Amino acid sequence: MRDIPSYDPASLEAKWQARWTERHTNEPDLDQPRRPFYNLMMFPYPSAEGLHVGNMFAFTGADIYGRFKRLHGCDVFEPIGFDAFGLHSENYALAVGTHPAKLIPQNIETFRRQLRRFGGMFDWRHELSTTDPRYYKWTQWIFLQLFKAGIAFRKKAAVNWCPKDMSVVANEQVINGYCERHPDTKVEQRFLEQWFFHITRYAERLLRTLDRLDWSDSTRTLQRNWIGRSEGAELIFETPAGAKIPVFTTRPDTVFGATYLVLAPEHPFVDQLTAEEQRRQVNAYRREVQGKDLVSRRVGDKTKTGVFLGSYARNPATGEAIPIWIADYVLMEYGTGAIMAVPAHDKRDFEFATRFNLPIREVVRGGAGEPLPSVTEDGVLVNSGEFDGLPCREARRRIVAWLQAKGLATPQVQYRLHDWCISRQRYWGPPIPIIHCDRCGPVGVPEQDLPVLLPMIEDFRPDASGVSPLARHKEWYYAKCPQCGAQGRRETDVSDTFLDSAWYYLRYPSTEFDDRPWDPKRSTTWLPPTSYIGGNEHAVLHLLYSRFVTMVLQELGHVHFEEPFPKFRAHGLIIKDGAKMSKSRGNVVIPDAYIQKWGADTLRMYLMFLGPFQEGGDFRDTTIIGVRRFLDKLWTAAHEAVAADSASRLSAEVERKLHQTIKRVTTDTERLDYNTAISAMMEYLNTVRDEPVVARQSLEPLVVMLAPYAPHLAEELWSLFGHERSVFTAPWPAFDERLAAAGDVEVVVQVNGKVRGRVTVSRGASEAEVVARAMQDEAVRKFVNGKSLRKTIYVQDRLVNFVV
RNA sequence: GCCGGGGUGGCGAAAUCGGUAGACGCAAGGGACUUAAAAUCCCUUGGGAGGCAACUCCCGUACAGGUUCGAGUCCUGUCCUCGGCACCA
Repeated sequence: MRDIPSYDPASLEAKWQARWTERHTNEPDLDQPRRPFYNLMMFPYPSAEGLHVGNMFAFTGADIYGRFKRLHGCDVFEPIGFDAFGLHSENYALAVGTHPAKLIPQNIETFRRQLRRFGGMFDWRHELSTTDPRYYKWTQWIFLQLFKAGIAFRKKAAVNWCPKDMSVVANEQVINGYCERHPDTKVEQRFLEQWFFHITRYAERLLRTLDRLDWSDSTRTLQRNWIGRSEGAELIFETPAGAKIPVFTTRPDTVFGATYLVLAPEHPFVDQLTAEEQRRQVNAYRREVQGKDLVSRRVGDKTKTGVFLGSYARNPATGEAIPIWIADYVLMEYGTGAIMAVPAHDKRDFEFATRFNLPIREVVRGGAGEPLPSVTEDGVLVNSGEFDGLPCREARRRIVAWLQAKGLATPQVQYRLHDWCISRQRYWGPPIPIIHCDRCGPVGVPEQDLPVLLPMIEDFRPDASGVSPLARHKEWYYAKCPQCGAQGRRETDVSDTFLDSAWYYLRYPSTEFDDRPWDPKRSTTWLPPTSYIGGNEHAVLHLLYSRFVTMVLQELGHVHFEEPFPKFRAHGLIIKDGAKMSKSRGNVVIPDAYIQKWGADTLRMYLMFLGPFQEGGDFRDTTIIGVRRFLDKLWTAAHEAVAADSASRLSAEVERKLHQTIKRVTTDTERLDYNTAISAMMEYLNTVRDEPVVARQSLEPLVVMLAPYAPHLAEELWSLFGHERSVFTAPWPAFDERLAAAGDVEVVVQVNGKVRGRVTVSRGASEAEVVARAMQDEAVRKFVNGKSLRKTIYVQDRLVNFVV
């Protein structure tokens, strides 16, 4: 055997990456594509630590899919960009004492280098960064469209304030009362004027169209729960003075058991409902609650507190006067900010009633004497007048109808979803393009004046005032009112990063245009993205915000589709030593050293082989060697085949295995089952290598199938086989179902369901033939012998089972 | 508490429709090559029992039941685990 050069990924990968750039291999014709395929993956936040293997896992999985589609003849557009605004970047910049405007470009440069090096099929002509004025000009433009449409609005609201970030954070960024970004910092309650997007107006639509999307069920369920639709009724409780207190309940069937009312302490009715002799206590309690943060109020397992207002309201069902209380377990932001308490059938009301000695009346009886508070749904009503004996569901309908006739009830739907607070009192974000005028109020910056540039200020540190650092930049701060020309003040809040990322996918195909956010023709050709792959950690926020923004843009006539991501797949998470990778844990794995040691192709395949792509797994570098061995063996086999130059035909066995392998790799790759696709290719190579001579024809299709996974090696071997053009111009190998199924099969012979023998027959053999052959088997006869055959079960090409 | 996902060898995992459990890979053990090591190649490897042997038998997919000729897969209950939501009325 002649000398075979050794497989040297470092030089080979650099060579092919350079060629792809020179030859514009990864740059589809955006204007005249034959079969456009927009392969989108979630763009990274360019952290200072660089790309870690978790990112690379996600990008590789998405890249494989794009390359796979490319081999199927699609014009694949696979762009990449950077989500570089936001608290994360800014806090890091503060920590190291460098301006983010200096830091971010460095980080991006590192990411670019890493992204090229792992072999992503990116179209670098269309790279974008959210911090680029050419980009955020249009983020601001989108804000203005929403402002004009009345979907962006200002309101004073109790907001979550993180003392560490010194900024408002969204409800979504509060984890169990603590700041998402500072797990040891409690979030406080503050009342501030904020910009909100009216996403709740779209709750029903966001929920409804969810069913039509090609998304995994788990992702859809997360969104559905987040939107949190509850069906119920609004009931009216009247006071003797004539005040009508609306409450929302999902269990109107239990209204006969409502023995008191509870309002949120901030409820606007509290003042008028408070009796003189209770006023001092009530005010004291309200002050106490306000001092608390929004969060500790929401921790569910503490003892209940509350105060009696000294007044009563009439239960619309019983006509009884029931006491009105305030308590912080009732939240102003949900429902009407008031509840009817049914202590017999609600755990929280039960706790409260027990603590304050309020009456508990059972109105639903389930099975055998369940302890209170039972929340049974399948019981029947008791102590409920004419409705006694009715099952809950029916009672619910009838009671609502009965009260509705009296004007005391309305069927209603409530959502858990809150309006999206997009204001951030920070520096590192796109300024909200508004000028406040004493006469005209908040006025949008005229579109021709966009972008409102984020001024370069050295002192961008936030302070506790609740006002963005931008307010300190006086020349920037003062601006003329676009409407009346008077002296006005710029809005100093910047917008949430989730707004940047809500629309980035719209920009990619049109990055070269500065006079429009996206080009209509490009958009109709390429949008919405054909496939979107990303992390499930964004299943709720990013995907929901993006869907919302897209729906609004569609309504306003700016895009031609309603849903941004018709097909979405979530990948799993790469963990290290059983824990999520994080800087604080010190278990972040950077791919560079592994790429250097093993090659990008090996690392790509290892990441895809360590577990199911959609589940993720633990990064353990000891097993990388297995993938590298596979590539080494292929390298050697390919060189041997070329050296031997044998035109030998494939053996029947190799041919059959080849067609089986093509079939498996094709279906598995399409389903993102990359780990099993790789094992199929390994099996195939094992089969090929068992032959006395390795035929080149047996390897060519393997090289094409491998190309999405190990693109550099595939290119090299493809050219070794004498092809001049890129392997990505080759057609995906076809399989022949007949050949895949050719040959003999082993049929299992069972007696009473236990395997007792095997017979080899040609595929498709008749039942009679298989049974006859099976009956000749020694072991089988031993078990059947002397007993009467009650039944024979036959499964074509698989098994025969004798029941005796 | 509510809603999802999951529990299979020493390890990562496979197993279209209910039809040979453990493919593929790692690790481990044995052997070949080598002065030696690395690399490479070959063999063994779920547990147990029996046999000189080609082999044979029993057990085995978290646990307890059930349906079925046949269950990792379906049903009921229990335990554990991961993720999401959570005074949401």
